[in-house]
Amino acid sequence: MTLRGRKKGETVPQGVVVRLPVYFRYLAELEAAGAERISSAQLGEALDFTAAQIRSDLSYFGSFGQQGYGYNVTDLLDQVKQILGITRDYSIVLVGAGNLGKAIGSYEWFRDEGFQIKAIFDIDPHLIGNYHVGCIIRPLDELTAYLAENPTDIGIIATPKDAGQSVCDLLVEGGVGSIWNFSPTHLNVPDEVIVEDMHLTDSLLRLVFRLNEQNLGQEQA
Amino acid sequence: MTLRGRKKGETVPQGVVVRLPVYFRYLAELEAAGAERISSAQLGEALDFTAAQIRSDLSYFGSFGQQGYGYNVTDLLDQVKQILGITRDYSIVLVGAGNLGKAIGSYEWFRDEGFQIKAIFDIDPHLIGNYHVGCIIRPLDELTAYLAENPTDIGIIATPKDAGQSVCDLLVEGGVGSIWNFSPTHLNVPDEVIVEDMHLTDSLLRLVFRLNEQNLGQEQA
DNA sequence: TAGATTGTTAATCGATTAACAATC
DNA sequence: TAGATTGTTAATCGATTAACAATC
Repeated sequence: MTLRGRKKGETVPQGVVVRLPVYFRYLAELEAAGAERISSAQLGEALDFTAAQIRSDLSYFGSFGQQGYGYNVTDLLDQVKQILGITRDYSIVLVGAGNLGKAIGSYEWFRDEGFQIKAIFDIDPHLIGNYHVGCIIRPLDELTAYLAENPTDIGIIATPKDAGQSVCDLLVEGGVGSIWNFSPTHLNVPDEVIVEDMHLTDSLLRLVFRLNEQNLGQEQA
Repeated sequence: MTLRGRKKGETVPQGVVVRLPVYFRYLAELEAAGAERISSAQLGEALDFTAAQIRSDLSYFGSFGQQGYGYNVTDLLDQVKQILGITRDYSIVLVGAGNLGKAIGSYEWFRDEGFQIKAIFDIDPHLIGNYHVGCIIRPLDELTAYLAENPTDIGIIATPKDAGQSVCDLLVEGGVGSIWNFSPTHLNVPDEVIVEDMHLTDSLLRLVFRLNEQNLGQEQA
């Protein structure tokens, strides 16, 4: 990946990382709908961002637009795919084959975009041996041996809270460099390991906080 | 809720809203483990925040600590519950009873904390009429009539992308003030409606971006 | 060409951090 | 009391926005 616009070593702000997938999603929708061009103003209107922010975000990675025209939808989509890194496949292990784990594993979009769940692990004897999305569910005991044989990009933790950290440790020791964490606990990992949290409980609590904040405002008015 | 520390009308920064549920989660763990007191430095150490940030965040809502001592775990947990608003029950409808919808509905924690799924809707004739977590799955046609009879705090959208906006419109027209959105699309709503997005795809893409960003750094080194 | 829109700079805004007086 | 730690202020840092020259 060439980083035309970005100086070497300059880190990308967190906000940009959050917005890039949003751009990707909407550009994919636009392309599917047959749209040819889009301006930063139109993008901003559709996604509730300012046009300046979108141009500023994109300029971290290069110059993808044309004055007086805007952006070509297909070109920009390709660029964003490049930037995000969804140009190759990723190998994944899923730990935890309960309701949530199974739902994650069944998500078609992942498979379509090259995210391949290669193995599933659980501790529940009732689940072990069953098949899910083409994978046999294996005992957690075998995780370490599996990782030694099969280099893995991403580990998904879909276990209850109590098991989160110990499963995380097994994954990290096994050389997995990034963790997608659905277990509702804070994971401690070495600096070089990436953790992306997907805390359903936190999200619902943010919603409730804002709901009350709003009602409070209305009471005072 | 009294807002001792916060001036009227002052809005709470987004970062604080993100961190409050993290504090809640960890304090609940501490209390379950029998811990009596905790300092901002210890909290920061455990959760990878600075002590100053934690004290600053809490001071938006009041003074809950004691110089030379820190915070009493139970007291602070109660205060955070108050702040978040999880002191009453919330009524919920769930739209979409596929894998993800069912997994969300089955999450025990929600029920324990007073989040009550009162009704489930779907369009799939194979699902309609089935029971899930004690609710019969109803046809989406009946959503509007249901909402007219049953005031609802939160609507969960666990449909595919294409149905997201139309289901959202039905919920908003039915008077639902907040939407927990799992469908991978940006929802347009009136200003007063709260949307909390839970985009699995976005989260995975953030992870992949950071994975590549890191690898890039290593190549250059 | 005239109109439109980019990429970028400078100005603004807001959030985080460091430091410390207050005090348990 | 002496030691510890809060709550808050001022300083720093970083992100967003507004504006505009460049140019398609």
